Amino acid sequence: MTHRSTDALPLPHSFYARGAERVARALLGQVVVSTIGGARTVGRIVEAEAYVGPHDDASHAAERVGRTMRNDAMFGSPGIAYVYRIYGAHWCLNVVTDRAEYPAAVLIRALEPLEGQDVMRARRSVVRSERDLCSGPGKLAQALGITGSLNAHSLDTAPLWIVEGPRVPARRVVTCTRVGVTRAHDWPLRFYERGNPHVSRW
DNA sequence: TCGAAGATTGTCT
DNA sequence: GACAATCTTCGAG
Repeated sequence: MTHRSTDALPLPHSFYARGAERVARALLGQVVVSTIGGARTVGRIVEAEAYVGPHDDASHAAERVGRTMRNDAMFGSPGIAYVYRIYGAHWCLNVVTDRAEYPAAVLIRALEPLEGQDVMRARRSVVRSERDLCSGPGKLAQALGITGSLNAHSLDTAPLWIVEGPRVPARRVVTCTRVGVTRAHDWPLRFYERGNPHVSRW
C-alpha cells in the first residue's frame, strides 16, 4: 500500500503551545483521525474558531466564569481535547492551546471527509448529502464517534489524533467573526478555507 | 433544590 | 427563514 498522509506522525506538542488564534489558523488543512469504536474515520479541518483566554468573554472559561468542572480541560496541557455538550444534544470537539493553567482552545467547526464516509453516514441519522456529514461542530463529533469520554484525551494517540495535512495557502484562508456566540461576537477569530463546500456556514 | 442559558441541529412553513 | 428540542452546567435562594 502506498503512503497516505493519514499515516503521518501526530502533530507535536509544540504545535499547540501557541496562542489560540495562531493555532486555529494553522489547524486548517490538518487531518483528524479517529479509530473510535474500531472504525477508521478521517477528515481534513476546513473551519476552526479560537477562544483565546480569560479576557475572551465568549469563552466557556471567561474570567467572569472562572475554572469549573465543565471547562477544567481548557486549563490543562496544550494538545489535549476539550469536549463538551451543547444544547443537551450535541458534542463539540476543541483542541486546548497556549500553555497549562491558561484557558485557551480552538473549536473544530467543520471537516472535509477523507476516509470512512460509510461509517460517518451510519452514525449520522440524517444526511442529505456528503456535505452534511461533518459541516458543523456537532455533526463532525457525531460522524467521528466523539463523546464526552474523550474530554482531556491527548490528541497524539489512539483513538483520536491529528496529523499534518496539505497546507492551506494564505490566500485561501478567510478570517471572519465567530458563529453562534452571544458575547464578543465581533472578534475576528473564525477561520475557514475559501470555497470549500464542507464549511458549516458562509 | 430550582431556574435560566447555551461555541447547534433538524424540521417545518 | 424561523423555531423547537433537550439536558447539563452553574449561580442563586
